[in-house]
Amino acid sequence: MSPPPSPNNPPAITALTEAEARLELTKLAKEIAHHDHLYHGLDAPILDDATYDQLRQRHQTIEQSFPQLNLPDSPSLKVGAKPLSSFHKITHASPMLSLNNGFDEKAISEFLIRTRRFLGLDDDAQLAIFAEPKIDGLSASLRFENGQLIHGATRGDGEVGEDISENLKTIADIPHHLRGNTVPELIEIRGEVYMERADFMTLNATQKQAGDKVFANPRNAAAGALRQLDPTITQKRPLRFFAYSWGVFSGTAQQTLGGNIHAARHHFQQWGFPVIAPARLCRTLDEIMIFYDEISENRSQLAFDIDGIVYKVNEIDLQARLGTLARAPRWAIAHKFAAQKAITRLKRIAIQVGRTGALTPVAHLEPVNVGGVMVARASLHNEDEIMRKDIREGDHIVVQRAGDVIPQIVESLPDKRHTDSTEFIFPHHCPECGSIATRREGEAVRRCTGGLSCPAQAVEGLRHFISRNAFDIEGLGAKHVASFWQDGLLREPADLFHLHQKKERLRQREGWGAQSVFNLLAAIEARRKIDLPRFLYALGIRQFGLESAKLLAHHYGSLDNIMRAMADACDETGDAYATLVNIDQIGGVMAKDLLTFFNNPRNLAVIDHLLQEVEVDSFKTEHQHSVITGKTIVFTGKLSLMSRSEAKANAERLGAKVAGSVSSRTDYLVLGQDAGSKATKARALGIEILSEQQWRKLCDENAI
DNA sequence: CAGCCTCGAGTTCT
DNA sequence: CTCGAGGCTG
Repeated sequence: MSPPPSPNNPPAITALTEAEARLELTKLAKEIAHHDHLYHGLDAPILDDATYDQLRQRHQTIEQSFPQLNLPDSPSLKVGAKPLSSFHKITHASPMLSLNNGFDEKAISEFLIRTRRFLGLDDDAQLAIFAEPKIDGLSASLRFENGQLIHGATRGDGEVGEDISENLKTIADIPHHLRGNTVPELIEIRGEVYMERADFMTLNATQKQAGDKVFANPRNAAAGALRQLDPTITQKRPLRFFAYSWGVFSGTAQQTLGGNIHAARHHFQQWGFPVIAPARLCRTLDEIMIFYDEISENRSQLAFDIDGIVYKVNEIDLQARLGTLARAPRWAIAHKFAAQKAITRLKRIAIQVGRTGALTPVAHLEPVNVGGVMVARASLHNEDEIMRKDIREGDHIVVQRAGDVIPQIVESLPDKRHTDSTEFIFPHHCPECGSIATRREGEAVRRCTGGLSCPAQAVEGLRHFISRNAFDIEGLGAKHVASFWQDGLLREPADLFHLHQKKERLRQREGWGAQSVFNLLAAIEARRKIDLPRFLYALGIRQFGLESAKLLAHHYGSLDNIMRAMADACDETGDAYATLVNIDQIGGVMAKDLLTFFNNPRNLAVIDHLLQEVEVDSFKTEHQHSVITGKTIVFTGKLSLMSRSEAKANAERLGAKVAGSVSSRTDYLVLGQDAGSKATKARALGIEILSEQQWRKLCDENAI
């Protein structure tokens, strides 16, 4: 059914003249900015999400129909002006990890070998592996206390998700009370929200008839349904749920879950959850591969989309021994199916210049649909990649989306090539500033040597400066930074803090209303005080991301200390170099890049100008005074009582320095299992050696 | 010196 | 998300 005509129904876009389109775009942009402000700044939105989305959609459609009207303040350029939803945040009691991926039998075989070795088993020892399909949906975590559903959350970044309890409660597969007589006091159920293919088709047919948005695939449809602020809409969408894992729980793994995945699934079912079928307990690589082949052959007969098979070590106590890495557990791997591919023509290869001067070739493609999304560009990474794959302008190429997200070029199809086709010649000069672009020995990237004189590097540097982990200034997108730079409004970071003197000039710019100027200046003013790690990160020193910036902040405490220490030789000879290299996680390459940065007068001027505008907080280290304050400690071997990072954090909290290698300046060596050369060296140097237990005792005695 | 791990720096599209 | 590089371990 098409909507009845009414004054609210805007004219068809095809009927618009260019002038009308320009007028409406400007009007819509203003309106959207206004609602963004109400929502964001005042936390008082007057539009519901659907209406707001309609505004943005109309804007986008017109923009696409009139690409020549490239208005600078387009809301489509603003990143996250308004969040997609206004759900509350929920911190997961235990993080929701992702999985390592493998694409072939070899990767799976290596996973099994790695796992057995870690557990000290023979390579041919049996190891129970639980295999089940990986549903292409969205993961969710459900917290139950005394059997009652307390809340449910999205995965988010793995640490913090969004509270979508009300939406999850509309899903029939999710019980509000756990059933049966084995219900624990506390458990977080982890599982996948998805839509069956048949339901998805029906939904899309209905949407199309009603003139509503048609979804690209079941996953997107499920995502859209979960994001609804109004649960009655979610309720009308045919969502399903499978339980496949857990977060925190009370009692032991044996009592609560039965000690292994196979048993845990029985508990899930008793409590009222569906679990994924087919699934199988396998004991060897052969059994695993048989299961994989069966599933991939019959993939189309399953009611839902899957993107691979997940293999997990079945026994929970083995999982605990294997532990987790930063992002994924050691005890599981996802065996992914080959990604969807498409063929299209590569129109041309453009060269982009990044913040560090890196010249990155980007393929501009005839837009092509890959797994439901139109792809027009793909990175070619570097010069060697183009050579290796023999990719030329005008070629027909195969494109896929890696991990179903980032487009990448798989191969070129030279058979379809014209006879006059020539190899792509990678430029040896920067396309932006003309400087020579060189490659360091052994490195894959070619870099522009123009430094801050190169407009591209200068602009990218400024973008980095205002990015989320740096000064985090909203309301200034990439295009704006470039045009401000062009017009001389913004040449170096300190200029941001002069913008308030140029309010009139800003307001005269096309697309900048009083409101957007006000918002921008407010965001800038809010950043006149900043913590040390962010400040260091914002400077964009090679090799120093947020993590390494934190290391420096921890070690030196204040910007003053850093600046003073860095006024030193840039090579291995100086004291500063020795101090830096002694910091755990900082090595020779990083130390040199840091010293080089702080000995460049141009960089020092940038910092000097900035410091006239902003105040950098010293780093608050809550050092306890203890017997190890000021001492240098080295850990070696595998620690069994706590993780390495935990041990390190503990030591630092007690005021000790943690170093990576043993030297005459080391005070204590803490010995874990299978320690090697460090212990020998420490004994030779007569350094005091502590067992892990002794170390733990020392920490406890000095505990806060 | 190889293998493992983490981080930084590059990327797309919604 | 992926790649490459840097750092640590043995």
